[in-house]
Amino acid sequence: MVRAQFCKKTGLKKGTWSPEEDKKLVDYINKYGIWNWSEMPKYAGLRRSGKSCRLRWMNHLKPGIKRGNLTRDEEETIIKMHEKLGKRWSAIAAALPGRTDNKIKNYWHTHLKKRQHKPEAQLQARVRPSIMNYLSWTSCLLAVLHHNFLRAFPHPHLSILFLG
DNA sequence: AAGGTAGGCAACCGCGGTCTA
DNA sequence: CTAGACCGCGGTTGCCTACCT
Repeated sequence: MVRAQFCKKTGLKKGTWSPEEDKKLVDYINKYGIWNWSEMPKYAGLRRSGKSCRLRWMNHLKPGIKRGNLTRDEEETIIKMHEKLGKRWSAIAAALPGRTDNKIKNYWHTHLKKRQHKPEAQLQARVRPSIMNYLSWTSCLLAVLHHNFLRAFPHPHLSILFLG
């Protein structure tokens, strides 16, 4: 099956983004900022949906997006957080600066899924955060911050600040 | 060299939450 | 309070490419 290049209803373009489209979107956002994803493509001269533009920006064009493979550390963080949070990719991505939820999701499905032994983790998908989920999320985030802080400032006395 | 296949990843889709008039 | 618009998230699809036969 071939993915349609244009939506018949709306006439909007679909599929892979060209370098020209990327440039138009980046130039527009650099100039005017993000104000309304639905309206922006029209003014930026793009025949794309707002959703498509947002996705492209968030996953590829936004400054600070890291390219290339995930490091060992990042991989471990994903595994740990997935154990705690399940498939809350955006929450996991928040702990990995420069990595997007889409990237992490893809990475999980292609590399890490095989290693998973706990099927109950899958049951957490789409579950709204309860108090316990929230507490476990914050404790996990603190653990990641702690880890990164100690790597940046490897002084024995500083670690005391984090130990309760 | 050519065709088949599987893995990796970009992008789309639909749903639910939030905001605003 | 309610309805519609917008946004963000997770699931899924399909293209591309490297590898195998």
